[in-house]
Amino acid sequence: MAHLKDRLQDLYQRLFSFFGPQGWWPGDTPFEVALGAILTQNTNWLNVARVMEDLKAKRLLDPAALLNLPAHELAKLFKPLGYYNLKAARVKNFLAFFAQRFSSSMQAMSEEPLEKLRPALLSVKGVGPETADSILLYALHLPSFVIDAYTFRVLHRHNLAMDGMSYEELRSLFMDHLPPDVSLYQEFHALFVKVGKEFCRPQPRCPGCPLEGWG
DNA sequence: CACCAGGCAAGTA
DNA sequence: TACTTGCATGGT
Repeated sequence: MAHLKDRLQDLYQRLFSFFGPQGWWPGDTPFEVALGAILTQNTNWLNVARVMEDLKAKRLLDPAALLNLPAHELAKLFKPLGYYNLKAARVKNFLAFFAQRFSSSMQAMSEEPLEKLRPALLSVKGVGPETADSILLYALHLPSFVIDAYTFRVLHRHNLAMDGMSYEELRSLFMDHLPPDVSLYQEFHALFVKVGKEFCRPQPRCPGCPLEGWG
């Protein structure tokens, strides 16, 4: 059995060879990417994209504009996402934090060191580990590996993770064995989502999967 | 009709 | 500490 470092590299190579570069998480600005990270919690990305378009058309895709909007108005705009009351509150929490600590500047936020910024994000009610890491990695381009439901499923199905491992343990599994390379982290996570969506489905059986019989 | 979707926090024992 | 439950609409 090869060392974990080699297995992770092999896994990445396989996925990258099969699917190619993902160039993932579109969003015209870092702020949009951060907002999308909250809106997509347990929600299909297509619905998020639609809501983002709606916000853009209404000239509301802006920290101040969203913060000034009453919570119930925000909830109405978020209706297609599900959990709309919850998400309106969570977005407000993030926006208040963002304004207070960083004057609503993503640039200012990205200048904070990762070891301080991650706990700060996690202290915002409604921002958990996956959302925090998504903001850090995709909006701020800081090397924080994202673990999501797809990653979790692929890791377990291919015996790279033992049952009961926590989010933090899985994140460390990658960060302790890979160089802190933002592009690598982004592509790797995007490839987990890709293979998870297309082959490694919740209901087993993954015909044609590039990882068939791997691990 | 059943199940799934880039989670998180509060409550329970 | 480790489960369980509420949140909720839209796609397949």
